[in-house]
Amino acid sequence: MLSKKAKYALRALIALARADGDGPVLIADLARRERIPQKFLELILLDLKRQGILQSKKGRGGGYLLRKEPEAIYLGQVIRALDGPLAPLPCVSRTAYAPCEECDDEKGCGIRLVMKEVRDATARILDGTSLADLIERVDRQRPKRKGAPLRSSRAKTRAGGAKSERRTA
Amino acid sequence: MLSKKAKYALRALIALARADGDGPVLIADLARRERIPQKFLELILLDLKRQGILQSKKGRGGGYLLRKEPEAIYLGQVIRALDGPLAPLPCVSRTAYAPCEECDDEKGCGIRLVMKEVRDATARILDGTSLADLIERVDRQRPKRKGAPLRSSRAKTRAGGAKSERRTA
DNA sequence: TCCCGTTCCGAGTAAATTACTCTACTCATT
DNA sequence: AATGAGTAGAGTAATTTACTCGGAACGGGA
Repeated sequence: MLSKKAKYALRALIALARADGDGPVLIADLARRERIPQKFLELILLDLKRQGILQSKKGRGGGYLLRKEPEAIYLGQVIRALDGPLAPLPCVSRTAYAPCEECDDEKGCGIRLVMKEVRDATARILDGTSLADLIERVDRQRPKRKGAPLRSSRAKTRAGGAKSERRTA
Repeated sequence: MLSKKAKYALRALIALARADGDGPVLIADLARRERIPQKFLELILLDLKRQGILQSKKGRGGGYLLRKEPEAIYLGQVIRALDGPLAPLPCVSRTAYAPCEECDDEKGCGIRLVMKEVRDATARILDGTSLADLIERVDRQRPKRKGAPLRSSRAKTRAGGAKSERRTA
């Protein structure tokens, strides 16, 4: 089961991806717009920052933005960051392997065999889908306008001459 | 994440499948042999019985046995019975659908789209693998003896003339 | 330099879930 | 009727989830 935390994270990231290139987005705006409890969202964004997915800017004119392009942010990484390993059992996790204590011969464990299939299938999907893919798939079937600009508390931010200069620092 | 409950259930079912045709197996023997807390196992077996996967017999000579052949018991059913739906989100569950409250247009939800893929992949695997498949795959790669008979408290039960007459009642 | 807007951090907490245990009951067979 | 089994429901400790609170740290502008 995907936790609310991970779901909120995905929603926030999608919003940030749509606002990509428009400068930092305030936690407060994001929370209001996506109807996510603000304090909870703070935790989540911080996690995502520690994962290298987001970057932040403090003080006036600050907020959060993507650290990488939406094409390079995969759902697997996001969900692992917030919910832990994708694998249904620790003994089939590639990113967080741990032996099951009760199972003595791992090789001969049928449950493990099948769960490994499940893990692989899940990982193939989630590590193969980027934020950009997600957005594209949604927009393709329901081509809505690129959305009124996300930020609202800060009305007159300049959107920067050329789009999306992503600071690498 | 697969719960211990579901894992215990699978282990117990595998053992019962291997003992299929040898008459009822005692909870106590199953618990000891599979190193599962007995009282907990009782709950689990009862669940499986309610699901129509197991049948039981009370009194002396009683115990649990499969209600269907190992070929007809699919992992998906077992796991759903104990851990609930396979789907990572209620809104993509086929067996336990529920709309997400915050998501207004389900059709246009990208998260849902991807999670549906995950659910489908998982279900394809788990609803496509039977107890018999599981056992066969294990035995094929490590062809161990069919195991010393499971029961030990009751030494001299007659194994029934022809194998495996499964009562349909 | 001081203020203010903003993120960052540690702790705390209520509710739900998990992984069990306890006690007693019911039912079948001998 | 005694005994050997499963059946039922309540209870509970530990963990996880989904948050909240209060304030410290930092950055930029006046």
